[in-house]
Amino acid sequence: MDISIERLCIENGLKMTGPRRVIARVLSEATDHPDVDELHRRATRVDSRISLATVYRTVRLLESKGILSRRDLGSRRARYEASGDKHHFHLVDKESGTIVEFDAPQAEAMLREIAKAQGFEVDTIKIELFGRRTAK
Amino acid sequence: MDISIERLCIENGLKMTGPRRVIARVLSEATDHPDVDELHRRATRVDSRISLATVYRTVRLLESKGILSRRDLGSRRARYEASGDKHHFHLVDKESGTIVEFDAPQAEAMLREIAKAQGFEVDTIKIELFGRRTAK
DNA sequence: ATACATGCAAATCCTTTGCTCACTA
DNA sequence: TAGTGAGCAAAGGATTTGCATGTAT
Repeated sequence: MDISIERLCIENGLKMTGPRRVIARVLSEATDHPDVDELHRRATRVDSRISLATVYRTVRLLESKGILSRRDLGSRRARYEASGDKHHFHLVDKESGTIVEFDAPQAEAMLREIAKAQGFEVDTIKIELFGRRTAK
Repeated sequence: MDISIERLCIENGLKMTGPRRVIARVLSEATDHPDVDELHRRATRVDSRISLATVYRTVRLLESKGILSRRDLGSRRARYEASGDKHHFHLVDKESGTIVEFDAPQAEAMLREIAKAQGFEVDTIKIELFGRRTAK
């Protein structure tokens, strides 16, 4: 439904080709953190001719434009999410692999302070917690 | 000077072979976050017969024993540091690639609280800040 | 029309593994 | 000596790239 990634592409002056539009939409619709293979799977459901190489090239391009963020989250494959998403941090259940997102504005502010004291201007903060569910 | 990694290996019942001892010492002496290639380079300075495969096997083994921690820090290659090191978080200068370590006990405590509220018991926290030097 | 994107297959990079021989406990 | 560990080379998985062709602007 949401076509914000596609819009961001246009705002960044990117040529909107068929494959790119499909990939942008797949990304906009994702509520999880798909890896490139999974993005390719979803994209080829819409247009089976889209190649894996194109998906790789597209996520790299969008990352360079700041539209997407790459996450590592333990596994060997890179995962992607829209940079504009609200919840930036991740809680990874080591047993099931489930990823819960959360915010921590206060912790974030503290970290920025620490960085500033070291003479750094921070543009990206990555926070990942790994553990296991106890309750619930 | 410090041989603590070697000691931890022994405490974990690991057989101390020549190559393993060299690698353990290289790790103990490292104050940075070497990748496997760099560890291999340092180890072969001591004993040129040590193979890259052995370095890979050793870091994996030590990670499984909890002696080492793997870090991703943006680049494609995994980096390692002793788990016992004081400073757990990283500030990465995107321009130079320099990594500064820091602590943030309060932020850490906050994050643990958030996780607990979600029913998680956290065992690892990764915090990485990416940015660039402004002053200094 | 021009510059850029795509598909395909081959190449690359990092890491793991199979096998045989060597060594530690 | 029994059981691992090591070295080498080959395999593997993820990602990138060269090249000829297609396409958006």
